[in-house]
Amino acid sequence: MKAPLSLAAVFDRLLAAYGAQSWWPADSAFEVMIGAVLTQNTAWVNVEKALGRLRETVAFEADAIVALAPDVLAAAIRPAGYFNVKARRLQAFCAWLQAQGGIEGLAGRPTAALRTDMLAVHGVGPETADDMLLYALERPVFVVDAYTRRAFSRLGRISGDESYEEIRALFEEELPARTDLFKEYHALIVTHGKEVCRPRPRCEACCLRHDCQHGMGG
DNA sequence: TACCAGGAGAAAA
DNA sequence: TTTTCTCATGGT
Repeated sequence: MKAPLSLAAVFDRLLAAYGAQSWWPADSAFEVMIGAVLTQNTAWVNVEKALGRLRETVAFEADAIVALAPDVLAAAIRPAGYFNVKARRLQAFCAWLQAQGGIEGLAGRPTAALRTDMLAVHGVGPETADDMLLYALERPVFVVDAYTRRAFSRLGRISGDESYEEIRALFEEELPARTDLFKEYHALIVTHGKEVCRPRPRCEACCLRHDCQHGMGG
């Protein structure tokens, strides 16, 4: 049995297979943050619909979203699913952002302390916080998601039942702490995951679940 | 029809 | 402390 690939080697293979993804698909840091909440357990195509409706409903800024009636906000983001839950989460996050003095107010704050504060906000869990830190605030934090866990479990780098923080630590310790690398790596993992790493029968011929190492191995 | 998607919080055990 | 349940639309 071959030794598991290094994380750097996996990145090289993903990049060769899919090319640069240049994420996050958003026009501003604030949009990244809103999208990070809306995409929780939700396909991105539905998030885009919700973002479009939200723009038509309210000024795309924290103050306006906080001031919006919860049911109006929920109706606007309906296509993203869990709309009542996410409306409450968006308002909690925007209120927190206001209290920080907006995105500008976050600049210069140590990443670890900022992350701890973000995790205390209702609706901001580790993946959402790390999405925001990496893609909106340019901090070298590795984002772990279901695709990461699934793919690297298949590759033998993790067992699959590690905690979020354990997997994040693995990537951050083995890779150089470069924001551009972490951005691209996570994007490639998601791209790969969407294409061939889904736990669905249609992927059987080309899926890590069945020893296919498309884009990563062989 | 059934399953899944770039999770997180609350409730139950 | 750990596990299970709930939230929900839209595409395949």
